Amino acid sequence: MIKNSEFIDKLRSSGLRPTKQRVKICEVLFNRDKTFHFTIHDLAMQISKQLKEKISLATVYNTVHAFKDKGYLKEISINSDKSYFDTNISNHHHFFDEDTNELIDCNDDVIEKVNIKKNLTGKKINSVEVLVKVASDNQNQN
Amino acid sequence: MIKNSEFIDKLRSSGLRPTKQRVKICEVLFNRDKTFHFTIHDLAMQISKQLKEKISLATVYNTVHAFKDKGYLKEISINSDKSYFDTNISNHHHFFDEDTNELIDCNDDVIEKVNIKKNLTGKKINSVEVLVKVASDNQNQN
DNA sequence: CAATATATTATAATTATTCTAAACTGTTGA
DNA sequence: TCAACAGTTTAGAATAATTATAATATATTG
Repeated sequence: MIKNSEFIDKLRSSGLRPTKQRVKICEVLFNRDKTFHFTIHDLAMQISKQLKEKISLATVYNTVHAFKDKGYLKEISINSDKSYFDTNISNHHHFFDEDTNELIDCNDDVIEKVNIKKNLTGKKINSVEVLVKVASDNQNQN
Repeated sequence: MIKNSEFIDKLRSSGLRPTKQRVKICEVLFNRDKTFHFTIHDLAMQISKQLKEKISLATVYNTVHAFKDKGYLKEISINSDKSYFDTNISNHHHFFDEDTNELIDCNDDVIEKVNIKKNLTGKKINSVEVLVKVASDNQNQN
């Protein structure tokens, strides 16, 4: 059980005042054993399941984006109509199950470090992400 | 200069009748020296630049998706509000320039083959894509 | 060329996301 | 205590990408 003070620190360091809505969002995001992969829609659903009143979507978007900008959440690149986020902010890669639209972390023993041997001049590398798309073996591929 | 018959073959093998709109889309897509990275919006712009009449967006979407399903185009995963496509359908990876929103192919000498050492049970790997996000060196990162 | 099947198109519908403006809250300081 | 202010929340409007619809037009087949 993570303490509220930790959430308040996260909020303040992201430039946000710790309001009750935002603390609730933190609970749903960070009070977990395992990595949480989610879309804004998923997150809003979980919040409204746990809460009597609804938190406005605008607040959810704003808070998630502040955390992303601060680096407390990672945004994952997937061909999709939606944005996916990940509470695991360490350097890691993903499987994407096209049958279920589920995102699964790759452990270190699955993919070795990807070595970028050349970069574009004058640019710095912000991220290197590997996405492995999988689907049922007995099914037509995408 | 690629012949029209080639476009017609591509269309037919994708299950599409070769209408003049679709042949025009093929010209813009495939009559090129270099790989073409584009969004539907980019493509529609180029078509209307080259053509007196406008081709309906619905036709552009339908045709591009038929080519994607057939494997004549690749869809690229980028965090974005838009879908990006690539006329280079070989196995390769990408840089994404966050300053310009431009997609650049990685040559083989930039990234070595990514080895996936374990897969999820009962699933087959459909694709392995590396996306390297870069930005100006003297700029705050995403 | 006629009959049929399929395409094209403009427009409406849908969905994710962002914007906006009004109402609300919490804090500060007289 | 309470007035003033800065920052928040919220519902709903606005935007943008994409998909669906249904009437009209075109391609194909015999």
